Amino acid sequence: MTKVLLPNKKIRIIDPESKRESILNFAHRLFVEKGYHRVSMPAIVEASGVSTGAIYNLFGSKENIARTLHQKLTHSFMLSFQNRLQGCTTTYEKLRSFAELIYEQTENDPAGIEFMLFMRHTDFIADITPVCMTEPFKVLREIIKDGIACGDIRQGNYFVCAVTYTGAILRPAQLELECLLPTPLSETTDEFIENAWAAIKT
Amino acid sequence: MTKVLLPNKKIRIIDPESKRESILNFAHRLFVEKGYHRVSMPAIVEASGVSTGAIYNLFGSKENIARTLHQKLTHSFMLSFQNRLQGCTTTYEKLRSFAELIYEQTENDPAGIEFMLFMRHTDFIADITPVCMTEPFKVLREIIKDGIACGDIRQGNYFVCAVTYTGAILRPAQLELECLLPTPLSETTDEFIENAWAAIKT
DNA sequence: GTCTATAGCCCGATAGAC
DNA sequence: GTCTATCGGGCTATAGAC
Repeated sequence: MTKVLLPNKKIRIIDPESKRESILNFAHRLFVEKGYHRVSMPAIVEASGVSTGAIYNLFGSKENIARTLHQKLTHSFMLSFQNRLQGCTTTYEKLRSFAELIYEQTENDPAGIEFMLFMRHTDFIADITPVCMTEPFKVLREIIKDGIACGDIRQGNYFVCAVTYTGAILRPAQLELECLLPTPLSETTDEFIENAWAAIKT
Repeated sequence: MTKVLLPNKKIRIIDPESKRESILNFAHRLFVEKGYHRVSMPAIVEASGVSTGAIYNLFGSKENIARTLHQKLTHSFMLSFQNRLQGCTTTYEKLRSFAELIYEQTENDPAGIEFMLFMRHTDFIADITPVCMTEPFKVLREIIKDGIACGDIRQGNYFVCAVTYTGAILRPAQLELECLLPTPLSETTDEFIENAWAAIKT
């Protein structure tokens, strides 16, 4: 890694990995704040401190920045989810760990959750996997399938159950991010999780 | 209303009301199909058969087309909802009529539901009322408040109940529109409605 | 690999004849 | 009110020096 102080210029980050980080980081904030289409490449250049040329060299296009960001966030979410699942035995606990992870991250990393779950990726990323077909949601469906098999969850279409559960869990997070909940999510977490569970339990 | 057949030109619609209709109609389709930001004014001009000048005279801006569309759809939805509420007495019936309306319209007018409920209006319409603060959703919350008061719905925060219910009801519609449900929504409607009710009933 | 400068395009909106 | 023609601007992406 080489650092260079150009005469009369800002310090530039030379390490390519730091550049990638910086671009993803600032693009992320801007995308969430203004919406993908209202963020221009010059704006990303200015915010990240990385030049147009370097950005195109590293990512190839604005769309690709968004794609990379999406992959990174989904992957990281999946790791956290698997981590939490370790300590769970019952269907209830496993589903609860999913919901708690969503709600905690909604508080701790709102922009991450917003980009990963609530932006309309199909509007700006070609051939993107829909959110509910990503790994964490597949795992959730398996948990629900098993839950039906072992009698923890009412008999019925497991996909329907999964959609109900995720609908009941995700909407509070979405409204929290839009500042539309009159009560802070942290105070109503349990109520939301119990409601969602009541929707599908035996 | 005057109709004019220009020499060597297409027939032009002259009645201003028909023009408004045509613009809203074609813009609506394009917005849903491609996303607001990927629809250009020239594209709306071509699709609607109304000239640039006339469009700007009638609506003033592209954003205003979207705004008008949103108002129209919400208003029309509210009328249908009130209509259906007439025949309902119990809390269960009232909530069910909301869900059935959503699901029927998802089948009969998918573009209408998609634009009204699932586009990120804040990304392209300034100062737009969030969907969940529009009249139909307010009415829904009142129904739930009454339901708690009369013991049909579990004690608790009425707003939380409303968010859970709408989350559980809306997500199936959203996934249906994205063609992500393995089973047609029409076949699983009852299951979804029962799940959502189970989430909040006493 | 990285920079600056800019090409080339298409956008939303307007001007001005009718 | 409605049309066509076009403006000014900002965009993504590239060219070319280093």
